[in-house]
Amino acid sequence: MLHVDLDQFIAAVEVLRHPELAGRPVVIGGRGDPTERAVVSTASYEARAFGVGSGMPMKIAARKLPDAVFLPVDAAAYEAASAVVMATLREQPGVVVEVLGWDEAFLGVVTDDPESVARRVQAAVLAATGLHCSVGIGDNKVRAKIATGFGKPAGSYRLTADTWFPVMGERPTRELWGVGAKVSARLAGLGVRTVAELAAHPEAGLVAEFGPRMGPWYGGLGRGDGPGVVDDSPWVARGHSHETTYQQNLTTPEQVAEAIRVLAAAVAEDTEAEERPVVRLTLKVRYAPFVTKVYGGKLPEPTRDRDTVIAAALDLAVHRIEPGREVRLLGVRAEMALPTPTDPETRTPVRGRW
DNA sequence: TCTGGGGTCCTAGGACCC
DNA sequence: TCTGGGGTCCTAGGACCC
Repeated sequence: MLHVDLDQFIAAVEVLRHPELAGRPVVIGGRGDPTERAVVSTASYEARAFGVGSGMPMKIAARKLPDAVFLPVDAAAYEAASAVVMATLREQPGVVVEVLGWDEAFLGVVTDDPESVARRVQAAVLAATGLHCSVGIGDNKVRAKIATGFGKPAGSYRLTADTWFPVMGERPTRELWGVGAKVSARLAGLGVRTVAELAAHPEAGLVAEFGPRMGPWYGGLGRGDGPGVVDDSPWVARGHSHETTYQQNLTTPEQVAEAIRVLAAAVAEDTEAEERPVVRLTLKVRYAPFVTKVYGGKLPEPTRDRDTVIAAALDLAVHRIEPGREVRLLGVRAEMALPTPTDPETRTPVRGRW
């Protein structure tokens, strides 16, 4: 299978419509104002060379690169570009396409020459959109996904069971897809630092540390194990959320209530579009840097009514948000009932964590 | 130095039931 | 005084990804 990943996707879309920015450091984030509370969504390769990257506060980016071009996030533009990319992938003969995000997809294809397929895909995407992509080739999703990193930019790389340990064995566990800073630190506590060490570690030890599901999963990651089937069944969202970081903290109950109304209405609009009832609501509140609380609750009964959703969110806010504290970020999330399967043979197309 | 917004899934622990 | 075992449901929190 193939993993296709667009190179510096958001920055590339911006350069396409602002050709004069080609070759310049471009940083996209928030409203495009580097003095505001916001973080970098994507930086162009020219900006990354100066240490600016995704997730970095815009203020820090501006300090490192005061002369960079700062642009606001334009989600609609990226969605439109993404739709053309995915349509182009689906046009390739004999492929099954599983979309992972705006700029990523797995392609299932039976072929003796995956490198040729990769070149065809890259040429087709470039012709249709003007965007470059990198391609990972692997015998499962984990290997294909990791392979893509070795193919960047605009190239391809193949990683299989035969080459897994020579290529990945001595690398830190942090480079595995699904192993972040926390898990790699906990693994180090077990004496596991490299991919090969993870592969060789007794499963019982991983289960004791990470639980009955995650333990075996991490052990498998060390060996490059992963699902071997690309699944193109339609995406079914579990829920929808909206959150906002306020440039000035909210200080009064009235300000909080108004913000909740805005966020809950946006969430209700999302769920209405899916025609599925809301079963659970969650409020996320950041009172100060690093102090984030989540308050949740099941609704008395599932509802599709937006006023009921808004009222429930306000109710949570009144009862749970700590009075007298400044609120820096608010989020409202609604979880929806899964659609009922109509055909017991085909089941509801629901894609989980594999 | 200052930390977005949109998602997914897993784990732990309490409440409750038989 | 010492106190089962198994199961489900629920909430809060954690971790990861793009």
